[in-house]
Amino acid sequence: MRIGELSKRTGVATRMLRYYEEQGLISPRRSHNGYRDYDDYLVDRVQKIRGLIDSGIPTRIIGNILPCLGKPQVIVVEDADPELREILAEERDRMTEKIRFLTHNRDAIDSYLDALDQAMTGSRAQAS
Amino acid sequence: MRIGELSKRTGVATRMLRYYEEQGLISPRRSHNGYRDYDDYLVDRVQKIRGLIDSGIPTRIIGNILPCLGKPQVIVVEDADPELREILAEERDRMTEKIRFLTHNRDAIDSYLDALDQAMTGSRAQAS
DNA sequence: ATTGACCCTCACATTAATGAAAAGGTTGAT
DNA sequence: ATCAACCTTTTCATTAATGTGAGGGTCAAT
Repeated sequence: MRIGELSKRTGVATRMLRYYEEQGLISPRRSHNGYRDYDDYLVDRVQKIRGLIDSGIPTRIIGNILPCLGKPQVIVVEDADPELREILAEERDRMTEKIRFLTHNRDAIDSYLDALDQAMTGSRAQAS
Repeated sequence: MRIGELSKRTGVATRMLRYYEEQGLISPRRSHNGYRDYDDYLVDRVQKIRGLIDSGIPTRIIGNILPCLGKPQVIVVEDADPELREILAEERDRMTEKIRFLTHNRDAIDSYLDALDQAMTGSRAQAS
């Protein structure tokens, strides 16, 4: 498919799709005319990329993470770059930290909201 | 304490401490000479700010979140700004989404690492 | 009173992720 | 063959979070 359709299907602006390509995250083929030609599986990948970016993972790191996600892992396992393993393990740990942190603070916000709601129970009020 | 010490204690660059101030996230007193003078409790707050920023929450939003974190919540409950409640609820939901996503992908990376390790079990190898 | 380690403000530079517009080629339907 | 809709590349702009340096006070110790 071409960039416009991929954009519609993923909700990611064409500008960004080109940007991800520039960052080496996706490499669509080109048709005779020069138009980018995307495979179907890239819909999925682009959505993953978006999610990772929205989670605060920089593109530079996403490049390393992508090969691990939802693929027949046996294929890639052979490389076993000594450094890459380290990078991945570190990133995993960073993510775990982030998760811990986010969970903690999300819960704090949540109970604050509960407190708010309870505080105005006197005035017969709403829910989340 | 002065900015240098706060920086050392939190691991956050002085430049950033001034930036957070500019963004209205902290408001240290000034001593006679004009030096910023930070209370002890700000060590904690600064660390929270860092964590939130590292989690991809923009400072603009952190300002709203801060009052909910680890404080005697009764104090703030009175305001009950109708819009603020919405903002907070939305942010909480965004955070929940982020947590879900991060967890999912962290697990993917993790099992990829497991696969890597198993793949080189033949060559007598390491752990995470 | 000078030195060194702090602090101040101001301001310009940089990086990542985007937005946006200019100038032009491709395609498909009429 | 022309028009609209889509594609291309290039370039410049913007925002958030930072780095960095200039130019200059403060202060404690020597």
